Amino acid sequence: MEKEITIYDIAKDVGVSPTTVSRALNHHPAVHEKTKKKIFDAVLKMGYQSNIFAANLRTKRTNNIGVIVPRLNSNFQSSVLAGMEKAANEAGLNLIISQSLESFEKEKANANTMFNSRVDGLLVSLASDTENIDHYKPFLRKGIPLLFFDRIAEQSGCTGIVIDNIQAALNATNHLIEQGCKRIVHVLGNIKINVYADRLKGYKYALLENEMLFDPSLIILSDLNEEAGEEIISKIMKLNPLPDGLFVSNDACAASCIRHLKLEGIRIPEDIAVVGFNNDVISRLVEPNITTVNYPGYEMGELAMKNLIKHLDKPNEGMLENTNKITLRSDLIIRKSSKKEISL
Amino acid sequence: MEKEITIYDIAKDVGVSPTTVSRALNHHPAVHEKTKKKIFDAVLKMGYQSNIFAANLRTKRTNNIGVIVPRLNSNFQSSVLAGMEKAANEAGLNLIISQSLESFEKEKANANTMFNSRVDGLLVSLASDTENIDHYKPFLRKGIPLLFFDRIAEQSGCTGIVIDNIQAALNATNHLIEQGCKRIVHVLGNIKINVYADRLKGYKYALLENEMLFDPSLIILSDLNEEAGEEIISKIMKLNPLPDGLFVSNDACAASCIRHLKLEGIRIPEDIAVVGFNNDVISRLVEPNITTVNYPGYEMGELAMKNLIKHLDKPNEGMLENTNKITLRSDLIIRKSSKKEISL
DNA sequence: TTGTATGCGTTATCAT
DNA sequence: ATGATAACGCATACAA
Repeated sequence: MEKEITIYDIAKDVGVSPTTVSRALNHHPAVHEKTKKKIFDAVLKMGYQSNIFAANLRTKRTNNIGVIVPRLNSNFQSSVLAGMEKAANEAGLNLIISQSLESFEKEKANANTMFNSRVDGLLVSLASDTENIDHYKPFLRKGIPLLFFDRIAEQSGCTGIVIDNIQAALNATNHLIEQGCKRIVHVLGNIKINVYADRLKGYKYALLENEMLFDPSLIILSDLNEEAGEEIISKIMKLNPLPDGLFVSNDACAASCIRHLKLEGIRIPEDIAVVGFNNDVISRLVEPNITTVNYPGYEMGELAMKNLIKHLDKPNEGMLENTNKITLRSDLIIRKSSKKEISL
Repeated sequence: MEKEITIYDIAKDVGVSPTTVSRALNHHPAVHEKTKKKIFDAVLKMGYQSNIFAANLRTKRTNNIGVIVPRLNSNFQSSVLAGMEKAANEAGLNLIISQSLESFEKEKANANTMFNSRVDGLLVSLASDTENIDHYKPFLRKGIPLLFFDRIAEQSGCTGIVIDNIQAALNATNHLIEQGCKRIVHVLGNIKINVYADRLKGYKYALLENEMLFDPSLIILSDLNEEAGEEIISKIMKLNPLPDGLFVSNDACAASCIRHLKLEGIRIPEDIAVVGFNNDVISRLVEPNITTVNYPGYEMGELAMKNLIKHLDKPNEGMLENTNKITLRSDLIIRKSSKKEISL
């Protein structure tokens, strides 16, 4: 290992003190332009690379932001990450990313790693398995900004960024009702997650508003992946009478459902109108195109990061007193899969 | 800011020297079990958190691995990242991820950031825009392991992990020929990228093998997104005679093509047989299911990371002498979109 | 098995 | 506008 060039070497070369070099490198205003230039010339000439280890040791900051997501290889999550990366990059921050794989234990381990890595802030979307958020207490205690997104801890006193899942599901269900649907099946994921719990609420509210009865047999739990359609449809085909509407909490799964409905000879939307969720690419590519809820992942990531950054310079404060929830706009995008009244 | 607990505090509390505490914490064998236990008790009692800044400063390691990808929100790339995260996590390493957004300039900036952040190793998939890899020279000079994946720098002397794109495209094209296709259109991305250049080669080789002439008018350049189908199909419809085979370098785009072919009244696979690439979820959800090349992203990520880790403990060495290329197996998955001989 | 002394490269404080 | 000096908290060479 060759000897590293330090600010001492630069200082000696230029004929100033290390302090001045440090200041110049950090663009401190109180350094004469001339000396600054000389210093930067020497930096280039000598191939100096700042040692962030030492800098971190002094400043107690890493410029790293931690992100914990359930899965990296999810359409929605990777859009969120893309948005976060953009905002972080613009602010000169790095992103340290890890996935919980929906496991509470892994999430805890990841949170610990993040803490020990001394991230300056942490963004989290909870695992479906997660029962409490005690593992984030060290962050709160140390005043490290912590922000939840999408899958948030509702009554934790921590800020969360979400879309209004209740309203979105309400709109989706109302839309189906407007199309004349009388029996609407709702397919959703693990109800421990706020996202799905809220959508179920929205579904129920819509029924209420329209004076329709809630029928528990029309609720189907699923892991919502692209293979789940087969099982879901086999359940649906056993319902009597058959439903005439289907609201699936995820586009890939909705696409899979449509596929299997077709295999059963069911026409979409004539026999069963379908609404998905996410506005994934897939909703625009299957036949018929799927009516869906636009879930602004990229924007959510960007906003979450920008919000976190705001709190980065307030040490010891964290977000504790900032108990609010930030809700993003989402819209129902109506496409062919749900439009019964074609003649209208 | 409260005073941090250091190994000095622990040492004082237990009645040993800081050195012993340091050794105990690092599970140095030469520490008596009893003292070790006392030390760990004190650690718990006093709420000690190791200061990695100081540790890094001494060891000159961050335990951070940098990853630069063209886009985070891509199906394939996020699978790769998932695989990398798993392998890194198991090895106690963090992942710092950034995206180049296909821009050379951004990639350079990201590489610089990674270098200044002192990542212990770097994994890169090149931007389509990238013209040279001089911006990685600092890594090579310092002996920081550098590994390319998927989109690699062919003649750089750096190790790359890829699938055999030539062979995959050869197989795909041969399959179409076996189905009786005589005029096969190939849709591909920026030819500066090894991935697409190689696939074009494979396509040509297949024609050669079958004594068919290469017709440049059957090659369509595209950015391969899910909206590209419209333009591609409008080009195809102008060809005379119409082609009877279509090999698209990406499933989302293939799906979009199928959609627009159908709108034109073309039957798949009877009139035109279609093969995609990637084995994305979408290939299993559109009608007909798309024949495609399974592109093992997760495995690629895992393998790339494991390979990098191997080189982490060989300072000053890098991967310079290790000029080989690691090629992953990929298979053609035959589905309905390409099977002309249904009666067989 | 344990301890002493020192350096890692920077930034912050205080002084000039 | 610049400089001297002292931390920051740990790991390691060397000593015992």
